Amino acid sequence: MASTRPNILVIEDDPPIRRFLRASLSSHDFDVQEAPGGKEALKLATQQPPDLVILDLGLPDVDGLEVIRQLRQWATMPIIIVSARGQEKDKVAALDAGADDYLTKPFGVGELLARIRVALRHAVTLAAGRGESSQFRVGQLHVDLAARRVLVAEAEVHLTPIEYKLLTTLAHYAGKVLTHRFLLKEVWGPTYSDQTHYLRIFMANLRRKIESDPARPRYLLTEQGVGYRLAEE
Amino acid sequence: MASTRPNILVIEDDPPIRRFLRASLSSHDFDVQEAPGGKEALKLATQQPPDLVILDLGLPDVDGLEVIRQLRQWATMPIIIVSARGQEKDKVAALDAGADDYLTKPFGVGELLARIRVALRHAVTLAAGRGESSQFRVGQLHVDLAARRVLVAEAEVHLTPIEYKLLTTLAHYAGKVLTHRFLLKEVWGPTYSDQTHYLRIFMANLRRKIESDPARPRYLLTEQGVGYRLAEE
DNA sequence: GTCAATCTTTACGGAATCTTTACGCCTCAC
DNA sequence: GTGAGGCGTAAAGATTCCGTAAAGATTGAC
Repeated sequence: MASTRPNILVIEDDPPIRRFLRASLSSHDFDVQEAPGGKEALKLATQQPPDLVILDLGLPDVDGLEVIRQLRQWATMPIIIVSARGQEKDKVAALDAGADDYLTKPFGVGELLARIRVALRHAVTLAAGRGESSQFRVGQLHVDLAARRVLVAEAEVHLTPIEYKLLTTLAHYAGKVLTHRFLLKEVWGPTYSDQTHYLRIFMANLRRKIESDPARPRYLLTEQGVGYRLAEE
Repeated sequence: MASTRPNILVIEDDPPIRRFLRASLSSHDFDVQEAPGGKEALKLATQQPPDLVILDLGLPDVDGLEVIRQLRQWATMPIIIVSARGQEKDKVAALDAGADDYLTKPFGVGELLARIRVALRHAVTLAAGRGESSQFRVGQLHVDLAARRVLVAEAEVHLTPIEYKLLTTLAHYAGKVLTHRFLLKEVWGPTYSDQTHYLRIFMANLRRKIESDPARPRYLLTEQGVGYRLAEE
């Protein structure tokens, strides 16, 4: 699909293994970015989002699971874990945090490449629709998913966790109407599906913080009897 | 997204393992279908396509790789391989044939479940990406079913829930005449089958919003004594 | 243990929508 | 011609849905 070579970000602190991965990937038609630690990796990923991430869980600076969660705040590209720890609970934790695959060292290059092909196969099909980015903009409203910040007219606005989740869920489907039920499931969890008054209250809170005239909203729009919608350009 | 429990097809010839998988999956909110061989499996899969397939490569009747290829001829649901053979070339062959994951026996149930969750996660995202070309057009009228929006001459028109349901029902059968009874059942529910005056009122409302000359409708056409019809190109 | 921030619960006025009622027009059979 | 049935339109009444405020409960930080 992509006319250029797929770009892979390798997050690995051990220099020999990093070199080895770079060599293996480069010779199989991939572009490679490298990061020795989680901090650099997250920065790199926002600056130039890769098509796939290979992540060693045993990083010196940040917990590997935390790197997964940070990336998943805004990105959907495949994440393949490469780890010395082969305990089942480690695998389950990583996969549930948002990783797509988990290889235990030592592993063969052939298998890694095959699993990369599988992951990219998935990614191509779904990336076709949405050109994802770590930012969302509409009018004066600016949501930075990677930094977890919300700006209105260049001024930062503080949101509570639920307010933030609600706004980002709407932003993820910007322009589309999301039903009450769906929003409640997504933000509060499946057991809250019929607590529609929660939505009314938190939408009011969000509007007070984001809209210049909360009574006549420009971004957070109501679809009576159905749900809510975030305006897009 | 799916309101019912995900359905998993287990293809495994060894009865104890099959029983074990059934028990593990059933107790974790999955519906399970079983097949002891490739032939039955392929037949079952066409009759009642599962949401995910767990496949043992060492089947007595058909080669496991062949089962993958057969399924991939028409289906895209995730396939997770479960095999006693852990050779790298086996894994690569299966993954490249179209499998999505490969576990080597013995494996933990926790890991299998986690990898199932990953695979289903992908499947949901994929489905969401595909279903975005759901639009209807005729003349100046444009209905965007995904965003739940209606445009007339590029300008958005606000519709109430019932108006919208009525319009989309007509659009779904564009060009065909729908009887009063059918529309009432579809939009209001089966108990309203003889409230034909509702239809007159809401058709008038719709025309006022959509037609440039409501008295001489171009899109929402009346079929005297029968019902209504939405014009198509 | 206290305090601050957030989430949950309760209550109510107003707006949007649906339902009901009413009336005029047209067509067609007799 | 005329009266009945089907249709379109208007407007008032009833109901549901939404926005807002504020008090109570919970959580986490120090």
